[in-house]
Amino acid sequence: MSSIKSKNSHVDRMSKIASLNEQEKFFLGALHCRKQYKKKSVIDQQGTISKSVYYLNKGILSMEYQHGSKVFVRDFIFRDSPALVYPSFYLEEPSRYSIKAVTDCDVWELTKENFEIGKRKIPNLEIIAFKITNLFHQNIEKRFESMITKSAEDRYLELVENHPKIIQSISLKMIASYLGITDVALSRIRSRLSKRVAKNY
Amino acid sequence: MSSIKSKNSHVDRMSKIASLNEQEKFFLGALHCRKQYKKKSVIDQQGTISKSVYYLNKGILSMEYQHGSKVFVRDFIFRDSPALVYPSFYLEEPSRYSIKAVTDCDVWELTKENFEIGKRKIPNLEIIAFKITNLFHQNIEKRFESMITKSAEDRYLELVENHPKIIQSISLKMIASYLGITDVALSRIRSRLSKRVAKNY
DNA sequence: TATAGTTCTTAACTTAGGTTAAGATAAAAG
DNA sequence: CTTTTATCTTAACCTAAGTTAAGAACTATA
Repeated sequence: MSSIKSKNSHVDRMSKIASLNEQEKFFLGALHCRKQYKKKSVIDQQGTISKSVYYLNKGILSMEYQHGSKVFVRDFIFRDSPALVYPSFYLEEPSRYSIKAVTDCDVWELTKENFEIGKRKIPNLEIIAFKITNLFHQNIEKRFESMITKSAEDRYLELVENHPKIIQSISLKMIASYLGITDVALSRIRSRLSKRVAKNY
Repeated sequence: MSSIKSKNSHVDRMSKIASLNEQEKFFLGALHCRKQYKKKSVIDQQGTISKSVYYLNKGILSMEYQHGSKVFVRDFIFRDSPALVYPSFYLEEPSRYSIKAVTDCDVWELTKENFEIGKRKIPNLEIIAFKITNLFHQNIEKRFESMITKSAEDRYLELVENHPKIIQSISLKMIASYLGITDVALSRIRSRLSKRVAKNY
């Protein structure tokens, strides 16, 4: 029984947003299917219509957009978080960004068709979707705010504080892209910081 | 009759998003009330719960956030556009930003109570709200994208191209803040651009 | 195992933009 | 009408970050 629970942690998480009864939980769990993605694989392609939402069980995902020949990291998604190409998934219009696996990933996938089936059977599912949507909006709002109010160094420190393990699993180049600077600039920031720490000893 | 139509252009605009019948249009129009705001007045205060949405009939609004002692312009809202403090209005949580009148403004206000009444009588109102919400998200997504992919000069040119009249009605300082740079830097960009134009003659 | 491709660091140079300050208009307030 | 305040420009100086390049360390693959 406990193994089923741990297997369906995404359902429990959703139920915390807007409570579901046991039947609904079971039904929602059955609508999801588990998928594995190898590092660097593209899960959702920019410019296409997003057909699924994901719940990240293990690993790290990235949201990226291509602009000419350059690729920019719009955000990282860490474990136990939903990955949604918004608003492409809802409006069925081409998405502004891709979703890629930064590390090997393990996700729960909910297709658009299953989402529609779920909505008919589980009234609270719409509320859950709406709240997740709002979280996404708050996320980019915060990101935009820190972009114009903080220096690259402060943004880096903020990121490392929130996700200390990031340095082990994400390349410097991708972190730099996330911060809106070049890899050279981030390397400089890192050495500047370590020198500053060394001074205090 | 035509005067009524022009008076209710906001209702017609909404009906274009998800069509409403004449009865619904009339009802929706009656739920709005017209308001005038003097230049520099604060319509919605950062940190409070947003109680209304607005439709801007005339003038220019700004979305701003205060960060310590500094104020940052998050966006401008031009005529014939909705102004929504999202997600504060829906979730009834403190808002991340204020809405202010950059010039004298003329708006249609729809209070939260009237919005709830409207939802019960006009099924499509929820769809309209959802689509407007999505437009808001796309807007910040674009803004974020141009922030990390373009230079301040390109962002300035982009803004002026989309809103040529902006220079007459919005102060250099506010435009600079919108672009994420100082007023001195924008003044420099302007003189650089005018010298470049002069060279071509 | 050797070779080629990444990843990261460091240095040198350049440029955009921040900071401060001073002067010129223009607008608001007395 | 005068004084004060806000707006804008320009200059001087400084720093953060872009660009290019070269070398080290690690990975992947033939």
